[in-house]
Amino acid sequence: MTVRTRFAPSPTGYLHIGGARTALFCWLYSRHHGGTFILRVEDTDRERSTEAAVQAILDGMAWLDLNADEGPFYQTQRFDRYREVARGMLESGTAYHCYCSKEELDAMRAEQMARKEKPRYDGRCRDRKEPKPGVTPVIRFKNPQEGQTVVEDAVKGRVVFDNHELDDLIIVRSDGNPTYNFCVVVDDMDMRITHVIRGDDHLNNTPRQMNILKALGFTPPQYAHLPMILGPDGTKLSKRHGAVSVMQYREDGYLPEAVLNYLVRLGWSHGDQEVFSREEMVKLFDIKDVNTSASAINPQKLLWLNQHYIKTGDLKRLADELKWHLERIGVDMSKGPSLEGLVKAQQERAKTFKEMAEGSRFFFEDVKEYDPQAAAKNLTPEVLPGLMTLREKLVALPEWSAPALHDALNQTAEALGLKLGKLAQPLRVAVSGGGVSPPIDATLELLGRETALARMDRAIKHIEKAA
RNA sequence: GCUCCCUUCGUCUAGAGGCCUAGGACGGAGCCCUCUCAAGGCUUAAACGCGGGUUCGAAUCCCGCAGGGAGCGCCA
Repeated sequence: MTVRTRFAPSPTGYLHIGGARTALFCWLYSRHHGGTFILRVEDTDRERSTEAAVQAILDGMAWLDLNADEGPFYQTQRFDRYREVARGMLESGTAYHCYCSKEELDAMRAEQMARKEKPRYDGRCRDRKEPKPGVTPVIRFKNPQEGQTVVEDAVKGRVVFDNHELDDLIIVRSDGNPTYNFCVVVDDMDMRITHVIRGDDHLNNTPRQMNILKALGFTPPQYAHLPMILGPDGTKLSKRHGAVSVMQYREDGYLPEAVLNYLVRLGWSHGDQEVFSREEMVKLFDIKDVNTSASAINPQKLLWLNQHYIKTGDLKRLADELKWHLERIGVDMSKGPSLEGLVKAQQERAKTFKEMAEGSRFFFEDVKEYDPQAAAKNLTPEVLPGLMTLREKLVALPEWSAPALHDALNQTAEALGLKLGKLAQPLRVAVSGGGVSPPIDATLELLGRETALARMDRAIKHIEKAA
């Protein structure tokens, strides 16, 4: 039997980090077993579902490169099928019409709550033979009243529900539209899903779904309920926690491989290993190694992983990503150093591309003003002789390369009896405008002789003017 | 209220009765390296929710309790 998994988001918002983790585990499971990964959009709630949200989810999946083998399928396009199945259940007697009004149901629930009982439909229309005139009925599933339903969950283990805890849920509304739990069941059946991997907020729905499946003469799939992902403070994920949309991570300068690697370690582990390539994840992923308890996201660790992938990534790829971010912050790249050169110079010191892009700015744009603190400390009359001597040296430097610049700097410092820092730091402020940059030799090389000298001149003037 | 799920350093986790003086990772602290920022190297603090059992022996098995979460809709 080929493994078939599905990721089934409802398009009421962007793809958030929890949904992405579920998608990843579904994807990994199917990949690991050489199976099929299906994307299904659960848009039966026409009020809350939007086209934009569908697109946002698709974009998020594409960015993470979690591609579906089948789909996307849309539940709203399958209403005829759901109604057909419901009709069949009516005929076979596993479902029935219910004429209860909303008010009646509310009153019933209120009474039950008052009696400290679990609110549930009491089945009063179960054996009704005649329709109630003037009322369009809903269709309810006739849930078994006796016995137990056992979920053999791949992560939670054996979970037992008494059938009398489950009531007769509505499968088709009075407007003729099917409900969520029913659509899921019909889809999982029709799409021949073998493994349902989803958030554990669905664990309580599972026995109901299994019972409907059984009533349809279908063997339920294997279930695996994943623990929730919480915000950094250990409470439920929400917008309050900052980046909850997967695409927000891209904007914040994260690489998809870092996000994926971070996500895979949330609720799953393989011994002490922390870094996993995509191939390793596929090879090593096993549902048995999935945890049972919820986990909080830890932005620091994501940052660390991101930095790891920036440090070790392919230059060309990283350069493309840097380009995307430079465009975003409005940097004109028509003149200036190569992006690969910039990545190389910064990949050991940038945690995100957002940071790298900001740090790249001065390579493309003139220094308009100096960082006041850095200038006050480094652009002082005392450094003037050093800067001027160095300028002479650099004008005449035969080869404008990092090693040659490195030597020139060291020689000048030595000749003047200065520590390198006394020369390098003022120079850094002069050419970058601030106190932070890649190593000064690499920075100068990237900047080019003309630009570097012009900025030194400007700094020299700045000092003279202040003095 | 009822049903179900969960509980190891701050966080992610290893741990399948003796290998645990509870390991790793992020973060923290300290030191080294150093032209800034980083990176890197070394060192270090930090956890089995509580109470009962079972057993020669429990983080691991059982039972309670407490705390957290989810579900109980003509929402998904």
